Amino acid sequence: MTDERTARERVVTAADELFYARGVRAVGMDAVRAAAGVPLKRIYAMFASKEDLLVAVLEQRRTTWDAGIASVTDPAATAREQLLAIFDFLDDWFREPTFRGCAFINTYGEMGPGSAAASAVVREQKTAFGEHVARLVADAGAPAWLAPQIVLLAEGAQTVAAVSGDADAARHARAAAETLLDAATRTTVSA
Amino acid sequence: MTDERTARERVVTAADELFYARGVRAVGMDAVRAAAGVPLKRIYAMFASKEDLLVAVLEQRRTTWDAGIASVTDPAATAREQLLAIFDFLDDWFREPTFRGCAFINTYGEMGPGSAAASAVVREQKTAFGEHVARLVADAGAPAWLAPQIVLLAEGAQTVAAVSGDADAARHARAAAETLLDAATRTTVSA
DNA sequence: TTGCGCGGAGAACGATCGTTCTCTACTGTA
DNA sequence: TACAGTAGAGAACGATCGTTCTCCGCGCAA
Repeated sequence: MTDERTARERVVTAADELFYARGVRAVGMDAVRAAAGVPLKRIYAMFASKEDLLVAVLEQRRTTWDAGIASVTDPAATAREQLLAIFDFLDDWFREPTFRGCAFINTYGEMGPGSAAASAVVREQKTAFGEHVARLVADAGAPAWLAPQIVLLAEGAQTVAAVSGDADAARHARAAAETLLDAATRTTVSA
Repeated sequence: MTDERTARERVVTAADELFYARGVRAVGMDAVRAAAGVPLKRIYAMFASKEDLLVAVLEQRRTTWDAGIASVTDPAATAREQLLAIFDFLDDWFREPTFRGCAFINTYGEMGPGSAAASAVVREQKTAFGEHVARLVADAGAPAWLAPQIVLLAEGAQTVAAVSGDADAARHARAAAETLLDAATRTTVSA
């Protein structure tokens, strides 16, 4: 048990990179073993199955995403700036050379009803993000119905950036979010 | 060659339903054969490989999508109503029991760089939709930068509806689109 | 030094896949 | 009726996958 924790981390990180780059079903467990440098026997001692490993990968990505979002929204002064900072975060992400869309959406599309466990983690991530946005919208004094609209822009930006390879999607989304924020905070009417 | 054309249609339609419901890699060619009622030998006489069949499936879905969008936007009186009709179309679609997200996005996420041919069809579909929206935006007398924002809402709605199972995504997107249209047509400034 | 137990490398196994091949039965013609 | 050609049903093939098993070598107690 020399590096029990780091071995697990190496496996999850290697699997994450491979799954994200090539798709889950396209990656064999032997490729994970080679990339992580951890023998198959140990991998199967940590994870009961490939699906278990996939769940661990998604959960790690969830905490990484939450931390990334927090790191960019927390320092912003106002709730409005915090909301818009989300799109700056997306902009940076879209420009990374390894960007290939939202891993949760990709996994959901590929596994779909084939893996209930994976779908559950994906759904959790999306609802958590929605709640975070809803909190920021409330802090900004905007009506609650603005939150799902902002979420739509964020999700759409990820899709468009992935499929069309258009990194400007984040800027378009940010501009739209500003317009929606302006319209929602100018007059606080109920829909 | 009794029903050459209908045999091909049966194969493509059966493959489409299976691929969409379960994911491409999760469906074997034998399942397509069973669902279409067309022997494997004939399938491979029409399509050189499974990837070829996938491309045919995506192309059929593309024309179906185009026709569906046109059927709902064409009758609308004004360009503004045509744009908003897109979201009514999505609303109907999201409520179909077989809805499982955008097949193009799902396929892109699953195949990714693994199938260049499929990715190309997906990209074509998305750019064609973007151009259609851009045309309607121009007809509405709105500035060009509104178009990618509307597209973002449409794509985001499909993602959210699929992952969260929230069919109201289309209504939120429509409301946001109305706000953006109002803001863009009120004053025609350049960004 | 001599056993002993554990962990790693990789073979093995059963299943499934995409694709091809074989064999059988049928249709149309003399 | 006899025959040629085609098309369908399903077996077969090679590859790959997830998962398990075997065997070898190394570190440690007496």
